[in-house]
Amino acid sequence: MAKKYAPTIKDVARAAGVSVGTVSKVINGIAVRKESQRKVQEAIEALHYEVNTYARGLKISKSGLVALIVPNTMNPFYATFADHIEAALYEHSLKLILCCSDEIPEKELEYLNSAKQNKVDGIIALTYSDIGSHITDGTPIVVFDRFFENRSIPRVGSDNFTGACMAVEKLLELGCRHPVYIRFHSKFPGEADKRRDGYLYACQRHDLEPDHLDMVDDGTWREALGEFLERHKRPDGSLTFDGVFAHTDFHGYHFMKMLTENGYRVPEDVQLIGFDGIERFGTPGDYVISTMCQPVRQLAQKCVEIILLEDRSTVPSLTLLPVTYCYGGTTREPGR
Amino acid sequence: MAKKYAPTIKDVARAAGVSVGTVSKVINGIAVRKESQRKVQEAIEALHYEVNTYARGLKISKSGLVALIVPNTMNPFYATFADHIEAALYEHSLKLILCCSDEIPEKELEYLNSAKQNKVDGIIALTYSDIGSHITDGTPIVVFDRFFENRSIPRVGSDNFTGACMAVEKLLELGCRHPVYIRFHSKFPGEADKRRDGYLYACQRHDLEPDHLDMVDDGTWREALGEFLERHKRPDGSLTFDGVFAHTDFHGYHFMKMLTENGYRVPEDVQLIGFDGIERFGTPGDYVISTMCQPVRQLAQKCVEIILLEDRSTVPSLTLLPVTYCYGGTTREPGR
DNA sequence: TCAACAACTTGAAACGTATCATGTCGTTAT
DNA sequence: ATAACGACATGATACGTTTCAAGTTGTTGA
Repeated sequence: MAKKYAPTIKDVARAAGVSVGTVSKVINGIAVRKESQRKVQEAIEALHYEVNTYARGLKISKSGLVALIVPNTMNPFYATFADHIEAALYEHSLKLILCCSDEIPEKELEYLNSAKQNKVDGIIALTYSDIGSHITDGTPIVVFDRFFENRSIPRVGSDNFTGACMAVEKLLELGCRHPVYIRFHSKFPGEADKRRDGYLYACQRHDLEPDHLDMVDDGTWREALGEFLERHKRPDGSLTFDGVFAHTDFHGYHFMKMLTENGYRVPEDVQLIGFDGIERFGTPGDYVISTMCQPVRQLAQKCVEIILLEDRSTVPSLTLLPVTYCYGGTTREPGR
Repeated sequence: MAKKYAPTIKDVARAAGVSVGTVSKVINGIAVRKESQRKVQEAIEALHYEVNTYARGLKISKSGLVALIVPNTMNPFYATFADHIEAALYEHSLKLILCCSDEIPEKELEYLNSAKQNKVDGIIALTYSDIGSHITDGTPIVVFDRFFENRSIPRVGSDNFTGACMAVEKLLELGCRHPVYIRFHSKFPGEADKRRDGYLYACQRHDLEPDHLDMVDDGTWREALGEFLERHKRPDGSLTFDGVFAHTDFHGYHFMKMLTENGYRVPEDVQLIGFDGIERFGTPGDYVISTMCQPVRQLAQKCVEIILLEDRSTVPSLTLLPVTYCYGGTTREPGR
């Protein structure tokens, strides 16, 4: 137990009888003489040498770290995204610094700065404020599911517009005549706003009267949902709508609960499609409600891919991936 | 845009007309003359100076990083734990490196090593293999919800034994006469095994015949659950048990679903209490099933606290926090 | 045999910080 | 007036790498 200090590259060089430069080459996989290679390898083994990340970082100013800024990891969508980001980084021997901003702009900025200070090799941001203007140095950054004023920052997200259209058309295909839309109005404008555009477009295309609830992200959505339900009850108790496209699985689930608590059957009386693709307990394929599923894994991979791109001039400014309809019990499926 | 290189402590010293040592002192909050303090402060502002983490890390070999090794963040329990760890670290200006091991021992070890290589200030581990023997250097480590052979490694977890007792007694209190236990037999022995001991103890204490299913963690638990149900059906279709204590909310939820699909009503025919305290969509207080709720937040704080302890000799070897019963719809609550 | 050349090795010079022995200055006590 | 002392400033040094110009081999062809 005498070895208190970790061995350095010098110790290895001495033990192997070569120079530090040669050892450095072996470590970094640069060609050296077979003989030297072997001796160095042995010395490394014998001394249990491990490179000092800080000395290396000081020289090459790369850290092998990537920062991910998300609101939290309680929300299953963010948690899943974080998991896939981690997995994708692992493939490239990169480590993930997880930053939970709680949607607080000051915290988002703080994390951005400490990421820069930690000389991260990249930043993946899912923020609620526009931190785009604070990217001054050349740190690669990619924004997920949001967009900033500074349009030179690459964005990655799902094709919300098409997804919303698909949701409406799926409802129609499954026999709905009056699909409504439960919208969640985020504090920060983002890609997800396109879901409304998609709903409206689909309505127009199929000669439907658009009918949507605008919920505000301030904790009152539950009451708004209740009022919406009351407003759509006929005198005989039946509903004026028979299909729901929900802005997220979260809101969809709660509306479903409200419907069943009020005696309406889902999917018999009302069919419901959400958005996101939240899985129960994170179990693959076990969707909480029928949903337009975001390809979270592919989205995460895309983000990492863009961060890693050598030639920054070939970085696409916008990458949209398609969503897919997934059955989750709130729609009438033939054969189920 | 000529400033390509970040300013160093030397640049600041020159600009402020003092020595580098003085600047260093100002940065680290060591007393200097008021006048110098001001000048340095101004120079830092003017140059937008930020300390270089790597140069500092090289000197003091501290990183401000803490590694968390968990199987994944898809599972809401882990995701919640990770979130609280992150929050607790944030309070101490520490950053979190998130490592998802997928329960693969090799990956766990790999992450452990890269954590050491990154000179993390601490490691919080929720692993499936005993990595205890690989902690060679002095890196502070704490193990959550597991125990290793090397008993000198501090452990933090919930009081599973008492929690299980409480679950059984709650079921009895709510009118159950025959509570059974659905056990999930983990591949790796851990604190959670104490839940069975608690169940058995409670049975003994209340003169009940213990009756539990031993599920193996190999993907066959669903069938095992089905067989268990069949085995407990009386000729008239009623069940021989009227209460279930489930090893986790996950298994409890799926058993509940199986029960209702078979025409049994929960909680009218069978009451069910799980373990963990999984919240629907991560919404505080919205439990998926009635459950013995682990104090995840406090557990996370405890882990961070232990990591940060200066005097390693005062580190408690075992810290057990109490769980609390939380209503989640699968029990008969007076007044609900 | 020797020049030319490729292939590899070498060791010193950074990278940006914290630290510490030394130096400086102003204040107090005698 | 001088010694003694405290308070702070200074700048060289070390931390462990990578890199690069310069040096050392060994191999080839004539």
